[in-house]
Amino acid sequence: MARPGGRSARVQESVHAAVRELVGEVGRDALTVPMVATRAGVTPSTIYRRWGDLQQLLSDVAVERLRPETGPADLGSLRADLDAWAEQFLDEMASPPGRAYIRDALLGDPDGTNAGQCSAYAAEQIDAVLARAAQRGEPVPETELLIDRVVAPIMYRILFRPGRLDAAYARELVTNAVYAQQIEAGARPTQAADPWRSERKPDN
Amino acid sequence: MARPGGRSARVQESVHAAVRELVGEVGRDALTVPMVATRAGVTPSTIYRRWGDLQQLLSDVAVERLRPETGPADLGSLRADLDAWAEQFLDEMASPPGRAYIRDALLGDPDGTNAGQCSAYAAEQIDAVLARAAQRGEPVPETELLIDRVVAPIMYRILFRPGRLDAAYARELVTNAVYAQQIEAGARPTQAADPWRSERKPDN
DNA sequence: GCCTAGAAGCAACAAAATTGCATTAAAGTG
DNA sequence: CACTTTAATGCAATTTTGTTGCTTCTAGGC
Repeated sequence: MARPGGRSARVQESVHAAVRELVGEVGRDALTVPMVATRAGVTPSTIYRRWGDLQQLLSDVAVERLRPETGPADLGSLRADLDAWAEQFLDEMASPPGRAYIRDALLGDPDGTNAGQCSAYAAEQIDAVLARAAQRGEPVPETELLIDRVVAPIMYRILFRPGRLDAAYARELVTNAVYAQQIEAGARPTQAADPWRSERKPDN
Repeated sequence: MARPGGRSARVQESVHAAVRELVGEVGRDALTVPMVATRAGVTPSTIYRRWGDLQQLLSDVAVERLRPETGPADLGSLRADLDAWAEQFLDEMASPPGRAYIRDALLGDPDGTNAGQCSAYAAEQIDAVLARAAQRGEPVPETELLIDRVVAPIMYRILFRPGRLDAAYARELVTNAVYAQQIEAGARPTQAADPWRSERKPDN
């Protein structure tokens, strides 16, 4: 956007607000561009020119809502921080509105920019947790490992499998990722007895 | 579909064929329902009534093309079979047409049926590999573990991260999953030295 | 305080989606 | 095998959405 201030900004905010309101009122499926335009006090052509179509507009709104509002909590240890973060992540993403936002973000995203942004949000949060743990002197796994082992399975299930997901599953994934990291560090952990066995089937 | 034979079946096949042809000729973005209807020798209202809109029609076609045409190859060992399957899976899914089909399948899928079908295809293939290995007497990991460790990371990267993916990454994921399974079986493997360390960043 | 150019408004137009009604042809029934 | 039933399609009129050329407005640069 070459002109981020003033009227353009007001229009953008007004349109986004209209989308959020109308999604709540009439539902996503009944949403149309003219409807959004009317509510936002804007002509439809403005929306078509700026966003292209409804999907890209929804994608825009979705990415904004998927941005984490706060940094991950500091609970004093890597394991506790990761557990808490993963649980919250799963909670938010697996909730009906979360699922809808994820779908919308992927949907109207020809070049993958918005999807990449979502991934970046998760990576930033994980990085923050890991950086804190490193500063405490704890051995830390790589961000990529956590994305592959924790984020990816959660997102895969949300997108491709109908079943429910609960906090226990998130903790399990974290356990396995941390376990892997401990092996990498050379110490076979003794506390967690056989975390592998319990990678569970979805409930459906 | 309460009436799967005769004319309905012909219309469905004709419409699917029209979509496949036209996607190749004019590209997915230029595709419209009336265009498909004309090519298929059908009135647009038929398509609207049966599929709802273009997205759901594309989703239908995409799922059909994502169905594996052949069972996984038998190369004589679990590891070889999994490697080969994962490489092929990644290849097909990460290719431009594969990515397009995945997106389409997810896109026009209000209730998640089509996405679930995609997941089921992968699970079936993995099950076949595992069943064969079990019959050979090899210790086998659970299907769920392989989905979380191999399928999910691949799909996550395809959907959310722009970078390239290559066969080596697929093998790495298999290595880690099998390694996990070996630990579960009680034998700390000696061959694979530290597979964890190499979980790599995408190229982008 | 002027220019300039990107962004929005407006209106006419083109294309698409929706819908009621008539028609066709699978599938069920005796 | 005729007959009935009814889902599915065809057709056409209508509504709604999407597109485009042109004008007007206004934020940002001088």
